[in-house]
Amino acid sequence: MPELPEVETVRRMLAPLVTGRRLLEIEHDDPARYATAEAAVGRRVLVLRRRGKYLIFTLEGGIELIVHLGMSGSLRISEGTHTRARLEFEEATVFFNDPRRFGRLQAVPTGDYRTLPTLARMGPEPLSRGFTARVFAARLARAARPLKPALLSQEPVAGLGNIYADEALWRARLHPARPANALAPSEVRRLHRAVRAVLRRAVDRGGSTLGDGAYTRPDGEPGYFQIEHAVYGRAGEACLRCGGTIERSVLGGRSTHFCPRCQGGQAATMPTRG
DNA sequence: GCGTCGTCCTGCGCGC
DNA sequence: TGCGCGCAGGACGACG
Repeated sequence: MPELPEVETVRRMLAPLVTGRRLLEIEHDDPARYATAEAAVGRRVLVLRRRGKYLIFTLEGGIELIVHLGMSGSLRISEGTHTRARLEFEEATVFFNDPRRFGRLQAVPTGDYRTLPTLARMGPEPLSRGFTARVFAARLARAARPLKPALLSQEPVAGLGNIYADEALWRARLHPARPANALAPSEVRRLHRAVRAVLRRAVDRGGSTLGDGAYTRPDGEPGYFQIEHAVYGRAGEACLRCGGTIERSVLGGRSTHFCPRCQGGQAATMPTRG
C-alpha cells in the first residue's frame, strides 16, 4: 500500500520523464472516477511534487493533476493487467494501474482542495524542516484518540499509512493505543525521531513491496524496505529488540502490529484478533 | 468539533 | 477442483 516512501519513489522516477512535457491525452475506462482529470489535458507539467501520499502534477494555467494511489495503485511506464488510465505526455506514457480501484485521479485549480479534505487538513511533511518535535507535539495534543488512528488521519504528520505508523511506533517504543494527546515531551521526541528515521530509511530502500505485489516502482521493480519491517506482517514472531512476541490487533478498524512487551503501556486492554 | 463506523472495490487465501 | 466467504487497505461521508 503506497505510503510516503512509495509515492516519493514514484515521484523521483517519473519527474525526469514528465517535467516540462505537455500532457496530450488521458484515456480511461471509468468516467465516474476519472472524468475530472481531463481538465489537465493540453497543459505542460511545471513540476511533479508530493504531498503526503498524494502526487501532484503542477500544470501551466493554474491547474493541478492530483493522483492518489489508494491501496493498490501504481504509476508505471508500461501497461499492467489493471490499467485504469493512460496518461500520454510528449515523449512519455504513464499508466495508472489500480486493481482495487481505490486510487484517485483528478484535476483541481491549483491549491483548491475542497474535494480532498484529507489533503486540505494535512499535517507537515515529515522530512521537511518544518516538522519539528514542537510542531508535532502541538498537533498530537489536538487528538484524544489512540496514536494509531491519529497518525493515519494525516493530521499530526503527513504520509504515514498502516505499515509505517506501526514501524514508527515500534521504534519509539510507544503502544498504538496510547491516547495521542497524553504523551510526555520525551515520548513525542522519540516518536518524532522514529517517524523521520523510518521514512528516510524506507525512501532509501525504494519503499515496501509486500507479497501481494500491489506496489512496484514505475519500472516494475520492487522496493526493499519490507525485509526491514520490525513489526508489520510479523505477528507471532519474535520482537527484534526484546524477544517478546509481536501481536496483531485491530485498532481504528485497521490491523495493528506491535510488541506488547517493549511497547508497554496499555497492552493488557488491547483486544486481539487473528 | 470530534471520534467511530460503514462503504467503496477486487484479488487472494482459506475452508468446505 | 471449484465455490463462497472474509480479509486487506485509504479516504470520506454519515452519524452520534
